[in-house]
Amino acid sequence: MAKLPYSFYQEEDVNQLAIGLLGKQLFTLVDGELTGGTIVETEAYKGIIDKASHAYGGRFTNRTKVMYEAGGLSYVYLCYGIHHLFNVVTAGANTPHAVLIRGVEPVTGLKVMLRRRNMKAMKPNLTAGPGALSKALAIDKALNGKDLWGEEIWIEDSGIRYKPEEIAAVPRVGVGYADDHAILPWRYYVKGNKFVSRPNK
DNA sequence: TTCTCGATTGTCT
DNA sequence: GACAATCGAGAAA
Repeated sequence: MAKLPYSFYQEEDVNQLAIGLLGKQLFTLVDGELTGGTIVETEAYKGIIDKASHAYGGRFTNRTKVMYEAGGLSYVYLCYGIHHLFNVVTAGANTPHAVLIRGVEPVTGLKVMLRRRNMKAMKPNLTAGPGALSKALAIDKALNGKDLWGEEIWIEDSGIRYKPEEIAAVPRVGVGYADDHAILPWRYYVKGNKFVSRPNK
């Protein structure tokens, strides 16, 4: 298996890349323990025009600056003081697009993930949901801004290719009714996969 | 410096 | 189904 190259992340169409990441393998090597899984759910955050994005309106701060880097970096941040959320920075420099990884299917290091999650048996919610998968893979702020072809966290091409009819594209909710982007489906997941955080919505 | 609230999840009713 | 947990970024002063 090969790590995805720098060029993979330079895609300017963040929605295309969100789809392209489905079926790829996300790995982390933390404390000498290797864990990883297949990405089955993503959500695109379209930089300055996405009201939900931290970079909305061109906001540039200490936290969001990593999104303005050229694609291929990780963007990790803490939500609700408890959950770490993992994003893939995409597109060229000065375009703060990112893809939130919302769900993975466990493949490697299952026992380690169970321990980190304080669970005894495999259940879909082990890695379903952005906060849950981050904990299972030991992703926290220490991994913010890392290259995604490095030695601590990386994404490989597993060779899995989903057909268009196997991927569900769901419009976001709660965006302004007058906004053209409200009708665009920015959340993608593999149909029928148990490790998708929210089957509907 | 202070105050508010979020790209969520787990637990209790 | 409802709600509490928990902390740092961002905005206001």
